[in-house]
Amino acid sequence: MSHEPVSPTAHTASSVSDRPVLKLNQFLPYRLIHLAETVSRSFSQIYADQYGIGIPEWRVIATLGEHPTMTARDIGTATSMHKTKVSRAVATLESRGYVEREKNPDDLREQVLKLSSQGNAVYADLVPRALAYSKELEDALTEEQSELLGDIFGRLHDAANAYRPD
Amino acid sequence: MSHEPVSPTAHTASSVSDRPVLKLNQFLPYRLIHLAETVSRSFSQIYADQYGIGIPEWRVIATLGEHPTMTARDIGTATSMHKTKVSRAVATLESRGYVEREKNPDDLREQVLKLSSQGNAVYADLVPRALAYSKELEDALTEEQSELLGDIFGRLHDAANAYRPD
DNA sequence: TATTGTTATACTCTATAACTATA
DNA sequence: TATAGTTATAGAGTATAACAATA
Repeated sequence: MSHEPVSPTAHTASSVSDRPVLKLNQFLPYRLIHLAETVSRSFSQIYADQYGIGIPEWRVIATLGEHPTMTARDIGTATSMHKTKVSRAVATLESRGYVEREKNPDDLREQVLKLSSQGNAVYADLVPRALAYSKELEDALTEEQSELLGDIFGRLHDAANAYRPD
Repeated sequence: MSHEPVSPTAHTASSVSDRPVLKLNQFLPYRLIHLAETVSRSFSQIYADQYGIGIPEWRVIATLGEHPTMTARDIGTATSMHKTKVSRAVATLESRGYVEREKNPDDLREQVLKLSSQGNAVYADLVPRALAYSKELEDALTEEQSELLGDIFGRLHDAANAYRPD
């Protein structure tokens, strides 16, 4: 199952009726979105049960692990999350004791965020498991496929962003 | 931007500290989920404003367009949607006049669903635009990438489904 | 006036379970 | 007892705008 080609054959112009047909399970956007739902669900097992956090919180932890001090605005830029989503994720993480905040003396509107020592421990626990998860997905691909994947994602992302309806 | 490799280089074991680092914007699950969010948002422009429906409703229309008579259960199987989600999508579509239902005389628990003539008109309007959208994404890829995509999705989907945390 | 970040509001979506009716 | 489908409930997530503080 499921190893069918995407849209080159996703439609078949019937020679009998002119009714256009779209085969949903070979249709690129459907397959992509459905795949992402499946990955999101299985990946969240890594952090959801154990730490009681969701995707936005995981992204904040991952971003602060990579760039140890950032403002909420920086995190929004880095993760494409809206400032309200970042604000709530940070509030959740602070209430769990994983993130600390400190006003920037040079601009009191801003606060510098960083992982607490507990947050660093969570990061240290999560990263190897996250990488192992990702590796399991990649290992399902051929070497050729694996090498192309980053470029494919980049091109699809740019194309989706560029799309404007007729 | 954004044409970076995925996880082969998504982590770098620092030689200075042993702190593992995960680069979020090169991390496969993040890139996949983020891409799908972008595609989902741009693709939904095709049907959301004009017909006031969401993804579940679009999937029901696409499924009934492909297989003209199905039960709600069949649609759930075909689209991996829970029966409550199918039930509500069908109710929405019926209230809009796009779907008709009829009890199956051989098993009165079931109802046979089909697109109304108005629903068929919506389908006929949406399918070419959906295919054009998909083509725009594919055209951003090289021929080699485009040919591999279906197999890649299938392999990733199977791997994500098979994943069990340690 | 513009920006950082929070809060309020209303809305959508989702998951679960409980339910009806049929088998 | 099991299945098709609906409804209830509560919780999670989302978008928008309004807001306070600061620049």
